[in-house]
Amino acid sequence: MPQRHQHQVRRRLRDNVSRWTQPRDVILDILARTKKHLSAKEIYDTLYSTHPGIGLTTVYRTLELFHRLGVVQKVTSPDGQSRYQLRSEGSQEHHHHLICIRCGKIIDYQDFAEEELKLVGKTEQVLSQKHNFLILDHNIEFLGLCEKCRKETQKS
Amino acid sequence: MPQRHQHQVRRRLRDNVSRWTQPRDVILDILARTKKHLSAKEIYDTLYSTHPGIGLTTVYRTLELFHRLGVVQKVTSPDGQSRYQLRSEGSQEHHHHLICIRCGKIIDYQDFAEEELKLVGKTEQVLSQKHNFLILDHNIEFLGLCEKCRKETQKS
DNA sequence: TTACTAATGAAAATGATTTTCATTTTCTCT
DNA sequence: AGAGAAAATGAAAATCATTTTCATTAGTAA
Repeated sequence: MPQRHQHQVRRRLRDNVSRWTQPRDVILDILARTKKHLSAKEIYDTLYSTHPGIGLTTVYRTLELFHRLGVVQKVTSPDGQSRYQLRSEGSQEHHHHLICIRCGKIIDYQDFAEEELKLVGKTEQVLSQKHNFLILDHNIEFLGLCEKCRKETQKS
Repeated sequence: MPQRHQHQVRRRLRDNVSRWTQPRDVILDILARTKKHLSAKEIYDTLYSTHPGIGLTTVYRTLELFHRLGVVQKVTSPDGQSRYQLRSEGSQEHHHHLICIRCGKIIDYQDFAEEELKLVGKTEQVLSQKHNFLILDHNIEFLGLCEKCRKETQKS
């Protein structure tokens, strides 16, 4: 993620939060430095080497905050944890996921964006009216086994 | 769900399982009597009045079994529980979900099946090769607030 | 009916997330 | 810069869904 964008995000967060704190800054930094979807625990582990004072509770609270402010995307994985990823710049990078049902690994993809957008737009409009449902987000996900887990499943 | 179909499903299960037991029969019956997605706890509560002897553990084990045999669809809801639904007859009833992020309620829809199928088929083929991923299932879901939760959110 | 062993149920364990509450830190106002 | 108010934090306990353990029960094939 370009530095510029991280600064934009930080500014946006500071403006919508009553206090900007060190934990928030550190967590944002970690999210900005990766393209992966990280679990709260993974972020905590990364943090721990440089900032052992920051607690797991704060990681959870901060992720929830960022998510509430729309800065972070939250994915509920079938392996029982939530994973978080900073939203990228602009809407052109909208993407979806391949999720491994065994280890929880998430792979992003953004093929077929055009076709998808058409289908989703139409669907969203019809469904929100038909079911009186306020649609805030959508996911397209493919579930299965990643390369590594496929091999390990064969062994056992 | 028509009786006929429930019998087909039961036969299919019996053939793939070493013993057919009362808990399995009762749980299948509950699943067959509803169109909703039920959580393990909800199924247990339903069971409890008529079969207080059946434990929650068995409900979990049975649902996992049915899911492994492809008879039950499992949805991981953002409210932290999994919900289960008997797959309906034939593939023509393939559907997707509107999920309430507040109460976990799941609404099925099956509009745009044709267009979706085209998109998903193409996507699946490309992705499984590109990422060396064994794709077993896919979900399209819209996340938001159901009518009830939308009202309650306004209050607070 | 009997014997084998899969399936069950109760209780304990696990693991992710949330809550509680006393303490610390940020930020605003002097 | 300093003081005070309130937000934010961290540690520990609580919660809650799900899984594991293990002694007991109950399908089923002979």
